[in-house]
Amino acid sequence: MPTTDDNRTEDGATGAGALDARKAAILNAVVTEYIGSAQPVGSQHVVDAPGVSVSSATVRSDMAALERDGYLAQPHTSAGRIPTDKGYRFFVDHLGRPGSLDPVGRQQVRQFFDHAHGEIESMLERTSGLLADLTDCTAMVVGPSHESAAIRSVQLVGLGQRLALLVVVLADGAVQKQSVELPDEVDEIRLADAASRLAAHSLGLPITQVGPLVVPTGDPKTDTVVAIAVDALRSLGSAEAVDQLFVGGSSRMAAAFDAVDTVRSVLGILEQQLVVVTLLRDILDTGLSVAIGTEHGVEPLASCAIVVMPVSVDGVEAGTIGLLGPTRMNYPLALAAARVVGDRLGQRLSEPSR
Amino acid sequence: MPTTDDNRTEDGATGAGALDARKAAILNAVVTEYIGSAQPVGSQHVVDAPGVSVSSATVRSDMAALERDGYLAQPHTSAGRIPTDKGYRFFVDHLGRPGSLDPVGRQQVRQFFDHAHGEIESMLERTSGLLADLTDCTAMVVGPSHESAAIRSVQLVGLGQRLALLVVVLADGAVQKQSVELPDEVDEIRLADAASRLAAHSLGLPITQVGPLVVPTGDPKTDTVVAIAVDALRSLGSAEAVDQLFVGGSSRMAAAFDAVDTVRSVLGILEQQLVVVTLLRDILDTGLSVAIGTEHGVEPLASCAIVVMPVSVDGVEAGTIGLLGPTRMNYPLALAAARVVGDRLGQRLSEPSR
DNA sequence: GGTTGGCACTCCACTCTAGTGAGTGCTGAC
DNA sequence: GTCAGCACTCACTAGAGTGGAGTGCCAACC
Repeated sequence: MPTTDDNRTEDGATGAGALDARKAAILNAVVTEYIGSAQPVGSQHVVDAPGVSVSSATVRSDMAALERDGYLAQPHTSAGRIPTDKGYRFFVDHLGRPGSLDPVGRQQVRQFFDHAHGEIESMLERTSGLLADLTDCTAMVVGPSHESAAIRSVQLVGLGQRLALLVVVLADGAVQKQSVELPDEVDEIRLADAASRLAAHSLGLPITQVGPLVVPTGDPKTDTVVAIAVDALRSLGSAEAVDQLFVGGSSRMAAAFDAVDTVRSVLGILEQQLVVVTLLRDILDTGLSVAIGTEHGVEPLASCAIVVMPVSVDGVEAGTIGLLGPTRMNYPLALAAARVVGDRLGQRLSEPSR
Repeated sequence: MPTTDDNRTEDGATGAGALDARKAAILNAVVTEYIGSAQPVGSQHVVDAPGVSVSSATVRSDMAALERDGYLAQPHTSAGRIPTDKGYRFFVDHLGRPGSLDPVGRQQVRQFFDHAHGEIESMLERTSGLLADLTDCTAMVVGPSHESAAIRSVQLVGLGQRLALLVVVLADGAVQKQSVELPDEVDEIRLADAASRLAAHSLGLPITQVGPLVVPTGDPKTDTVVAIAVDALRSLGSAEAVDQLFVGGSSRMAAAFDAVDTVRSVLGILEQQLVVVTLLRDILDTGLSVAIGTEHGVEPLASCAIVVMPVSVDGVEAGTIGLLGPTRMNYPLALAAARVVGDRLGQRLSEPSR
């Protein structure tokens, strides 16, 4: 750029994205204070920050440079500086010490997992509440995908004249069901017979890999039932097998913004399970753990940041944790909370005894 | 009250809660316009309303009387009138024609239920979205209670070394599960054996009425498994058997209020499943179908109104629909939508084929 | 007696005008 | 490169003035 006089301190110096030590300190101070106060930060507020032992005039000149380089912005002339998305990005990547939960929070987490009980779904639900409490953000928890879990049990339960329920238990403890309509009244014996044939065909396979069944057994009535049940089973695996999403603390979004419109559109996004799950997956796939502002493509969330953390059980990825807040969210805290809770959750899910 | 000169038009005249025909028309006009505009309504805006063929001066005098009687309020002197909770109440009870969905909405409902598919949970979830779309309110749908549904099937599926899953299928198609920890490794045969003893003990009973099992069969190992499983089964019935709640369109609350605080506290309530379910139940139990302002006891919802509608399947109550909006919500529309959707949902759930 | 037009009054919402203060950019000296 | 000093900018606030929507009251009317 021609406006930048002689880029004496910028990128080229010590490597890509590097910043003068003092400029980094100033940026750090601005971001930190802005996260706390949500007010534009002036040069005077920064002089006492560690690593910045210069006068406010010098700070001002550095801030001007930081603004030229896109790390800071001014809401208007003669106002303090606000971090840009790029500024937050630098903060997250190079500044902001690892961060850890405060003792109170750690205590909360410990207590939560010590007393955690119930089935996985309700635990994930409550986990989202815990995360929201810890971080004051909206928390999203995506449950483990059952795509690769093997079928442990298949059962057909008669419910009425011509209605039966297909109940499938997977190795990871998930239960899926699908009601099936039968062409004729079918007695329990035949139903059990069909179920055992179904089991022989599908037991041990992941639900997505159950193939169509062709070989008939002679009894046409049983064959029909089996055929219908196989179809139902396969439809379970193929269709909208969207991972389950739990959103906690969505009310915190209302506190984060004072523009009601923003709140509305953000909440609107949160209502769309598919969008949220895809979004979290996309962010993870790009290898990020934080997406700031417009870095993810979802336009209504432009003033938000998202922290994601995979949850792994015995080494394999089994879910995702997401934290949604304004771009001026407390990144170190959010990252620490996501990490701690993610780890503990992974441990918990891998314990045989729950 | 001494201020009321001679209560010539009030309650006493034609029965409890009755209002002069013209006053009723005026109240009607004020409520209707305020619902639309959210602005205080002046006397001039009312003179053209049907049933009010008098001058604005007369309207003013009537409005003053309505205010004395608590139906209207003024934000400040020299401002128009706003309905009070009592005013809304009168509107809902005596004014506001039955109301019906517009053709577009009716079409939407028809289409929705024609294409409705999938299991009950996902259908209820999507129903909440439909209701929110129709009414621009936040919709709450409480699924049928499984308290009285008889157990159709009980199964124990081994999951790991010492872990099994208890899977219970109820007559209404609901599936509940509970993982159980076993003291020892137990083979499939013994597990099946235990399950069949469990079935003999509980089949046909509602889950809440399964009693403790005492009679031993001689084989101590199987006995232990059965005992553990019975406990698990009973805990399923007793504990937090909270009806499932689906909330749709919570983002609409953000549009309804311009005070972010209100939005926040209302959303906070919506996050508490138990509170919401209890609230809806309480309102139904008092025989109301609309609760306005402080009529229900939940303080953070003081500026909200709730429309409730039971959903009955084959005559028995099987769920609840709730609509939450600001007190100035469109009551006729909300009531109509809740009724129509409730009816169709009830029908849908009673059809054997889904 | 209820209804009405007229009138004085109220008070919000808006505009305009300083005045204030936090903050900036620039400059010349060290 | 750093810094003190200085002029400048501009949001924010308070106060005054104004317009308008709306009211309450009253005397007159049917």
